[in-house]
Amino acid sequence: MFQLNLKTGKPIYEQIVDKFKELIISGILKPDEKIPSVRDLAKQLTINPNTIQKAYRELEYQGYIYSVQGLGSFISRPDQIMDLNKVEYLKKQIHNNICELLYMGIKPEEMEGHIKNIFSAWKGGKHND
Amino acid sequence: MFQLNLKTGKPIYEQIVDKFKELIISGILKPDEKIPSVRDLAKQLTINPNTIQKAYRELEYQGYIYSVQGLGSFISRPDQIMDLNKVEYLKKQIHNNICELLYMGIKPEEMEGHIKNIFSAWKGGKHND
DNA sequence: CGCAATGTACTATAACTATTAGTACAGTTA
DNA sequence: TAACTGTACTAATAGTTATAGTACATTGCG
Repeated sequence: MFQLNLKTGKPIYEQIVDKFKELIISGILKPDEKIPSVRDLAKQLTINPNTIQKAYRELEYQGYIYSVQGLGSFISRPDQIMDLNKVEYLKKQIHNNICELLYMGIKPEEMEGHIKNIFSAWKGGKHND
Repeated sequence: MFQLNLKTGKPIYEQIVDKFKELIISGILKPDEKIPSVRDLAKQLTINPNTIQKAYRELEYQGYIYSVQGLGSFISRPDQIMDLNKVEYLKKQIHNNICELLYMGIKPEEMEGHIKNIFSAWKGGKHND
């Protein structure tokens, strides 16, 4: 399903959370789609099932997936994720990152071009399938 | 100088690094300006000097400050920070955060408005003093 | 029903990290 | 010299991460 980088120092379960978030946000994984069972993914990545469980618990807490005993874990609908604190946090992150690049000397025109690309990629993405 | 949040789970030294980066990027701290000594800031924040030292070491490694034995630590010039890997990393972060907000249902127009504000705040900021 | 697959919860252990504490040394300024 | 600065260690404690193992409840299927 994806690769892990064990050298980065970043906890494995966080890497798994991030990878799933990317797959969900990019529209590759769609609402109500089933994701691998805790034991399957652990076998696939040759890591401990508890680590996957921790990642899935975090994803469920953040609203990205939901789990049903005996059935499995599934992608949530986008409106389950919405959270005002999170919106503010993400906006601040965007602000900080853009300002950091500008401070480092990136030209504002280059920055604006990059952002335009993000929006146009979004509009042409897998969300509207 | 600033406040710490000891409950957040985020390491103290990382919070200090982030705060300084904010102050530097926003133009509040200017190149060659002196920042508090390791011992002073530790006293001020009532934490251990080693924690400050770790933060300063990280800031120096990232190119935000430079330290001189016997003299103190000072803000670097912006061109000391530039690093291609870092630029790519920040661009990816911006991409991920924007896509996450769009996926959550934020209207693209609202998002574009928010980003416009970032740019205009930058142009009117303390960098051109 | 019986069985296998699923998620979930818990304990225990080892390795690593973060923080504090203390000491020591080297360079700079007055 | 004295007082300040950064820097480099060691040690101890607390918390986090990852692995290992066990157990239980729910679901779907033959």
